[in-house]
Amino acid sequence: MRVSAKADYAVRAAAELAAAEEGPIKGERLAAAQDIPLQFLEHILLELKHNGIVRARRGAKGGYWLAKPADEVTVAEIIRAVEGPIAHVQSSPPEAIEYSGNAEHLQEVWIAVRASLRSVLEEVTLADLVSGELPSVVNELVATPDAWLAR
Amino acid sequence: MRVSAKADYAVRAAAELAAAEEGPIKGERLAAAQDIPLQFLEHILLELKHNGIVRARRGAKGGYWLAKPADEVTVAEIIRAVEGPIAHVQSSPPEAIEYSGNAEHLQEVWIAVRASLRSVLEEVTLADLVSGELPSVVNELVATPDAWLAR
DNA sequence: CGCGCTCCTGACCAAAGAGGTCAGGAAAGT
DNA sequence: ACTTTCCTGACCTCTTTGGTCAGGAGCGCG
Repeated sequence: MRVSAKADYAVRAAAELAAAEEGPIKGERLAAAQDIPLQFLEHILLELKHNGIVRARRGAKGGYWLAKPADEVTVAEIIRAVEGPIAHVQSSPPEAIEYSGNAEHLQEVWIAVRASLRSVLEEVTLADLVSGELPSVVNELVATPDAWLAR
Repeated sequence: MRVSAKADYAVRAAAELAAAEEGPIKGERLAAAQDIPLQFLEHILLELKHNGIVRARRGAKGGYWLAKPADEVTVAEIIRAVEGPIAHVQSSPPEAIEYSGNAEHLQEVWIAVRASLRSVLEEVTLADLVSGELPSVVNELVATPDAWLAR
């Protein structure tokens, strides 16, 4: 139930691309802006490219840019691109698991977990992220009393 | 963003304990009921014991039982006991991370992710799980159109 | 008491994942 | 031709995951 460095880096780099006014941005500049190891970031950007989130050109005026408008790219897509499916249980999707005995209803719990993750991650776009105007579902969650407390 | 086998096993074993009418239940019986490797399960039960979720006695009439009433044990507690904190990012809690530049608002997104996970996992108790009467927040999520679809 | 039952504990193990680094190749621009 | 920048695969170390194995410690019973 944790977010990997890779996913975190990927979203941050994508946010940086979303904020870019014009032209391709060099990997080096992204790495510097978000303090990410360059060579590691290049692998991540390549995965984003293979998943159709980012495009790239090499050479002198080369670099990376978003393949789609920033308000059409969700955080969920980016995480899936680098981490694979969200909220798998034992490496299988929750809808494929069969529970027996007293754990039968556990499947519904995992389905709800995934749905609740999606309700956040599918809603937030890169445009939201850079503008700071997050969807209301996020604002409401962030405003709940204990949201900022460790447990 | 996945649920480990350990967490899944732990919740299932705990559900089995919650459903038990009386007396200590042997590890062997739990393992059989939920089809979990016995020796692995014993390690898990030990962790649950160390976290005050389960109690145990050895010997002829020994076994495991819940340390608290089933309606006071949440799925969140169990997951924390075996997997550690929920929704950490890069091994740190989201409230401790500092983002700069265009990723500044990413912290709020991770906070919202954690809050939304909690809103499910802290609500579901073992009693809910065995009775099948899940909290309304779960039922609503499970009832949404795409909740059962892979993406 | 002795004995079997069951939990308790640490050591170990193989495979995979996390988080990178390194070296070189291939396209784009000038 | 040459520099720049992305592209790709190989490699590396450390930790985690998902277990197994061997033995010890406490409990109950005859």
